[in-house]
Amino acid sequence: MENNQPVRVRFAPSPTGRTHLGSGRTALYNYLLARQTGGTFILRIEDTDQKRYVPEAEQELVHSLRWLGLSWDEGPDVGGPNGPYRQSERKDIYRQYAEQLISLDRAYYCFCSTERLAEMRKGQQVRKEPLVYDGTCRHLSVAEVQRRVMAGEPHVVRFKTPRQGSITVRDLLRGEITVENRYLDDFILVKSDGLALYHLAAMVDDHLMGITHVIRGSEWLSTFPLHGHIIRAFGWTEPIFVHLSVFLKPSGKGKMSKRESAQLIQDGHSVFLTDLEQLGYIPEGVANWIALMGWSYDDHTEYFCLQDLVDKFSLQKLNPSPAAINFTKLDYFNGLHIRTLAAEDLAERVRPFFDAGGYVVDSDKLRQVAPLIQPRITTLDDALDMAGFFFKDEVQPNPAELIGKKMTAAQSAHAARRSYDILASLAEINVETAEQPLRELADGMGLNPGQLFGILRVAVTGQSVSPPLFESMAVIGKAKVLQRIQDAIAALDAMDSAG
RNA sequence: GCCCCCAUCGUCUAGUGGCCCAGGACGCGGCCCUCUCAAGGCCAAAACAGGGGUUCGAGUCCCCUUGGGGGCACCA
Repeated sequence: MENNQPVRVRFAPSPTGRTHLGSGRTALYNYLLARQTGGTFILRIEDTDQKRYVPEAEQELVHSLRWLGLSWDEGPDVGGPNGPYRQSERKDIYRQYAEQLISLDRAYYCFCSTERLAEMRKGQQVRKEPLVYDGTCRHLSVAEVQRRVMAGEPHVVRFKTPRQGSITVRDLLRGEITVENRYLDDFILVKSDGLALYHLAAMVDDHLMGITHVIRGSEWLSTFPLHGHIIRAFGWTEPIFVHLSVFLKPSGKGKMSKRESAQLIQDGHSVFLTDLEQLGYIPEGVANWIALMGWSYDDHTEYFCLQDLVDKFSLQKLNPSPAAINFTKLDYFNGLHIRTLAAEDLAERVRPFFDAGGYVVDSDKLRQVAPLIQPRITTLDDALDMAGFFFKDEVQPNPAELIGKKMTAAQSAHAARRSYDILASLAEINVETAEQPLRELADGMGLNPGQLFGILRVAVTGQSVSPPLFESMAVIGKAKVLQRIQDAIAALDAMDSAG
């Protein structure tokens, strides 16, 4: 809010795997800042590494971001004036800028083999030196370079990092970061296959696309000084850099490993956005949750819809320290947002889960059920356990559960019969018609309402935990309710005679 | 090993020298409500990593230690 200048920001993932919570948050923050300032949000695909390229990754990414509710103004799927938006399609652009750096004497050709490089590092390792390129190809004559390139010798282009002095770059959250140049490598800018590496490609694109704020993960902090060198070598104006904290595993000890990520889904959680969707988390809940991991709002508000976040987001309130993922808080936020949904909306969202569970659901009935389950579920998926019985023809109660608390099977059967007679006499069963007479019945029989209602609950819903009894009966309908009570009486009688 | 970053309740965090014997949220415990389960309401327990400075005064500034994280690739 304090920054009302329209920003140009970008989310620039590499399509190498599944879309993670951390990516979701980075994308979200970029989006929020763009929308808040009336700026531009660009999606750029950083696919310069063909070895790690996963074809489905970009689709999953786009799906997940859209699911979260984000939209972008420029990108590979929507186009825009700064395209192409896939780096693999911008190869010639990078080559051109690499050559410019060479002519500026800020980059050079390097012919060292990967074997020689590995050997070099081994030596540096034992001598406890920084693992940086030793500069062998730094001072090759123009003639020699030309000869070897012509001869078709494999080569890369390296940045000529100054050997003396230091560089100071500025991160919005951390302030100035100064590093001595001797610890910085002569990073490779262009690989031997002619494709640029991130360091060059991202800086060139950010410049060409007019990016004003680079909001990215803190894994880039260590190469940040190099990026500063590249930008300054070209004489470009520097965008504002914001490095977001990393997510730690729930224990707070370390980052989530692949194996641990896979393990998570066993208990209904995941760090992958598409998994969360399938698990029954809703985008409002997930967005609220990740927004608050590393960002806060001063008045202690924690409940935010996407538009609230757009209005209230602020770079200044970002927190640079790593944050442990807290799934119980996700459950809380998800439940919170489910409860604020309109009943019809909830019904619609829950429907695919019933479909997937093999239920045949009637739309009208589902709309009636929605408000009943709304305060009782934390994920959409929970609806099946809570309300599946509404959509079954028959219900199979556990016979033992049909017996009322501190009662015998015979007593329970008797109570069920008396209840049956009352309910059968009603024109229609609902809270208004049924509750009062059944309470009186319980009272007359010397039972707690809980004892009687418990028997009926298990009989009618087939489960000991359910939405409120009479509301449930109203949805199920008189005929089915009576049938189920009759079945329960039979089961109780059978238990009684069995001893 | 080398470089960089971070450090308040179990977790997410508020806190930018006095308003803090540290506030909120999740979770946990208790109570209320209640036909079950939830939801909701109320109450409680729970933290400034350690050591040095600076200052009249430090969670807040500086240094060291410790701990945690990231990076050290022809990955991003």
